[in-house]
Amino acid sequence: MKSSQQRLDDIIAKLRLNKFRITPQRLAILKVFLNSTEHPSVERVYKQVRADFPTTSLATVYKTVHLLKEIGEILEIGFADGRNRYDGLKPYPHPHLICMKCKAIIDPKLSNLDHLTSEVEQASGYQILSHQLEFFGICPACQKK
Amino acid sequence: MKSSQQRLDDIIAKLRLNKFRITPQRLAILKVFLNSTEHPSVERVYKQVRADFPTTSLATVYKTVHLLKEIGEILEIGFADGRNRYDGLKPYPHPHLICMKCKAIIDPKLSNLDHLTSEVEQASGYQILSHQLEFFGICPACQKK
DNA sequence: TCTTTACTAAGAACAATTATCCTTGAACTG
DNA sequence: CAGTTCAAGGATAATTGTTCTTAGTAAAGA
Ligand SMILES: [Mn+2]
Ligand SMILES: [Mn+2]
Ligand SMILES: [Zn+2]
Ligand SMILES: [Zn+2]
Repeated sequence: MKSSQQRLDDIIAKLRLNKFRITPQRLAILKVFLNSTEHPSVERVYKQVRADFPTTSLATVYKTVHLLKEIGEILEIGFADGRNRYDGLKPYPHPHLICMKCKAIIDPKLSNLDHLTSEVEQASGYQILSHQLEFFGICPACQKK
Repeated sequence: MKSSQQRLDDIIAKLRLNKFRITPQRLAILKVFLNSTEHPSVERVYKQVRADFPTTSLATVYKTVHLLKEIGEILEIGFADGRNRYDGLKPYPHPHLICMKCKAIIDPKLSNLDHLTSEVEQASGYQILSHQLEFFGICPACQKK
């Protein structure tokens, strides 16, 4: 498991390589992603960054999220109701488990799904590029209420 | 396999039972869903209904979609970009295969996923109520271009 | 018939995201 | 270290899919 610091350095190197500027705002946003296990929303990231950089605009967060998505360093978990969430720790397709009450999102342990993908690919003739799997339910904490 | 007509009658009975009125608009919208294998969008349904009822408003379609979702007779396939699609033929969770170019959506044949659900339920302590699984790729027709 | 309630059409409101436009500052040059 | 340049940031308007509100209509019930 790569350290958070190492990961940060790698992404910075990748940004430099692609001629993207390393700005304080980008660094701040990036750090939020690399230190969040809770799959934060844009709004969440914005609030956190504002704590250190009070002038940061929401548009900048959106732009940076877009950039990080583009270079494959964060994963977008898209929801129909427009409350997208992001995973900066595992930026590749993997299942998610969502509490319908408190909106907590965790990564469930689950056996690999590659066989499913190839099963579908074989049967359909589609060339499959990615997938998204979400389970919706009630978390243990919310069940108690 | 229940006939489309039988299904329509059943849903009408269910609506009546729950004191919802059977209006021409609702019937028209319902029929579009029961005769579409292509997972239509709200906009698509709207256009189709307008052909027979030119004064129908988009809001009515949204409301009817909401109602049919509520009573469990259509399945919403939610997308983050706000282009939701619906399945009136199989109104229960099942995988979908989406072409990223032409946006075609089909139901891939795929072995049952219940074991996955219980695997996650066991390991996490969450009570799982539903799930959503999508594969994104390029359909055979679009691959040729 | 009179009353009550559900429903529809139209358009306003809403909320997340994107575009615009001007200003700023990161990175490169010498 | 300047000086230069153009990508990036800040502020805010526009967009877009969806939901809400309102006022009018039609059906059901007394
Ligand atoms: Mn995750
Ligand atoms: Mn389907
Ligand atoms: Zn919860
Ligand atoms: Zn296609």
